[in-house]
Amino acid sequence: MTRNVEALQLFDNFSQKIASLRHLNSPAATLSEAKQAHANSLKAGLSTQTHVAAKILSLYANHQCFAEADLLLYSLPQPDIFSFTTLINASSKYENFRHTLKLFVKMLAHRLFPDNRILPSVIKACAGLSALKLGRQLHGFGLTSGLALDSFVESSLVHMYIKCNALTYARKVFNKMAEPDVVCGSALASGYAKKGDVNSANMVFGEMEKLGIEPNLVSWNGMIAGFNQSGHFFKAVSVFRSMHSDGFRCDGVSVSSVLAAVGDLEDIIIGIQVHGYASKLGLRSDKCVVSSLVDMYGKCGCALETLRVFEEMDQKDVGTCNALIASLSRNGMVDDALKTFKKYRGQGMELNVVSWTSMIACCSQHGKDTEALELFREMQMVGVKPNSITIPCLLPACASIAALAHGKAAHCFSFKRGFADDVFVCSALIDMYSNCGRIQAAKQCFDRMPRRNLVCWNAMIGGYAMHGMVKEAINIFQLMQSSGQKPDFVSFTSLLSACSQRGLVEVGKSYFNSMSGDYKIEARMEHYACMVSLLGRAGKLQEAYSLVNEMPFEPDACVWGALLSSCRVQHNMELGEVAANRLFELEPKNPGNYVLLSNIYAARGKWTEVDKVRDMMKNAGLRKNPGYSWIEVKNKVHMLLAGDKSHPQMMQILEKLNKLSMEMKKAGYLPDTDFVLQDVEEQEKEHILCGHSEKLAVVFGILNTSPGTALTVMKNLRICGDCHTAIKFISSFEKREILVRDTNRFHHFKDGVCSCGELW
DNA sequence: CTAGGGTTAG
Repeated sequence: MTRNVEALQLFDNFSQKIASLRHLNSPAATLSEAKQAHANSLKAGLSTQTHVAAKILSLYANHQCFAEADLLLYSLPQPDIFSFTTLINASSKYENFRHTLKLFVKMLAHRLFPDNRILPSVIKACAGLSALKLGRQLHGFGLTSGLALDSFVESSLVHMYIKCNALTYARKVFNKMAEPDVVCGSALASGYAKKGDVNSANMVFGEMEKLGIEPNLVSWNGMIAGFNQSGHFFKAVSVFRSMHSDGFRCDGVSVSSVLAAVGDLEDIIIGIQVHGYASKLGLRSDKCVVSSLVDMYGKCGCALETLRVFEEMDQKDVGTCNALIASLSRNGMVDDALKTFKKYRGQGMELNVVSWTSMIACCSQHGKDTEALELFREMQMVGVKPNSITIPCLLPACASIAALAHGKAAHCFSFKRGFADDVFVCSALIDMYSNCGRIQAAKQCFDRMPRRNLVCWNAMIGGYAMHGMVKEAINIFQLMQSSGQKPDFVSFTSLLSACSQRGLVEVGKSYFNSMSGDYKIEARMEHYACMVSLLGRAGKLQEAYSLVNEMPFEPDACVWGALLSSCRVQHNMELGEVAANRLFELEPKNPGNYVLLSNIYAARGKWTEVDKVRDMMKNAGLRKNPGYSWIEVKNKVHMLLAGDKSHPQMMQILEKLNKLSMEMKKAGYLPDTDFVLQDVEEQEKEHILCGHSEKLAVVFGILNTSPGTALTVMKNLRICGDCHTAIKFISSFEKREILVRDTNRFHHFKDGVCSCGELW
């Protein structure tokens, strides 16, 4: 009797234990159920039983709880291949590639050997980490270990080799396959397409047909996506067409890829057709399709259509929002982009790196520099990690307001995150450092780059050009060619502008001629503008004017502006009038043109003409320009400097200056004429008269307190390296409590000055 | 249990 009771109790206990583990067999178990099962198995003393442990591990793996899984795995006295397989496959599936490899090494340490069921995941991890060496080792192991590699392993090998840019190896794997299948063939074909090898991609597709392998939906989609990613947009569209004519019904994947290509082709007609087709197929709720539709319309300049497509979607998704922000930004609708961003942020949408990066890019591309910096700070505060794309979006904002400290911080950040060698990051860093007056730091970035593309070389040439270091610019230009990189029109623009700054007429001319002669690069507007400036500044105004007349296309405001500036330097009234009159037609609302002409008149003592220009400005509706009154001051100051101080009109001028000063005070511009005049006298007279507009700008910048002008002045100061004036400039801000309302901006100015101070 | 295809930021 007692024995029966005992037996019953034992049985009862046992069934309870089994019952407590019931979740193990339910693949849909929640995480807490999995943990419960684990706890129960520990209590029951069953946790180290191989089959129980394997079950729990698989539950953890499905919930991506790799830390918990590891603890359990390592607690097993003798983990088996199934436990490892479960975890390795799961961690690879969820792209936890480093973890995958770690587990794999652990597995080998337990003297467990990999088989066909585990190799694909490990090889996929190699692909994800671009670990070609390890991938090849695994391939070698597979071939020598006596395993008959199956098509799963082979297709993962093809994929891995393509990811690692080893296309010949990928091809070899495919060629040696006993039974080539559709998965491997498609992987290879789309790999070639992704790398831009159109012929090989088509060839593999053809071979598949010969081998009797019917391409499926994934094969077609791989081709479309591949061609889109390698920039063969037209090819992507034509594959989409042949897919259709082959009677294949496309899906959301095909449509989103082809729409991306259509957007880059800016072919709105095809775009509308695909849009209609997608609607007919009922793909309106496919997030990627809607995103690429929004993007496509944005690239085609149809901002309204973009909004319509977006609004039609019932459930807004982050990706779609991102596409909308980019689309609005592309069409110059900065405020709407910001509004969208804020709206969905306020609604609690989980914004990701792309959202933040798009918004930062939008701000820095449209002159909202401090906003870009602020967004960068905020994104980190809310825990979104910037990536290697965020940095090059942010850096132009740092460069534009000389926020060297922020730029340096972004540089350090890139180091920490391991993308300081990225070509995009480096080019932007070179640009930022050059802009902040740190040409040496720019050069250091450039020197330590492991790989360079055209943009990097151009950034460095541009940096030297900006600093007037023509010898160095030419040196880089030559290095670039000996490294096998062909220059483009941007390289020549920088070279020509450097020559123009240094007055190297002959060198500049020879580059201009060899550009079209030797390099077969057609001269663009900016090249002509540089040449006009080069000739004009050197006093060859007639030659410059002939060049303008001989241009193969209609000169734009930049070209005429270069001529007018040269005329101002040379005090050439006649040609100056010609250029100015063209400019008044082309850009009647640009006050700079009027200022330049009146400067020429002032330097020649033609005061009636100066007044006429002033009237023209009034007629052009430029009266309300905040800097307007200062033009008067500017001209008189110029006159003071140009003429001798016993000028008969001197008393009148001073009187007028004082009167203007009063007017400005009334208007709230806080001018200080005495300060200005003193400052001007301290400057080297000939520098100002020889057209060093930068220094002049400094002086006039002190007068004009509008933030816009102040920004320009700061930029010029940095480029001149005139620390002395910079500090004076900034202290005058502080002294006169200018811009105190805009404290952010103010601090960035200070930052700019610090960078000047450190350098000079 | 394991392999091939998607959009949005430079």
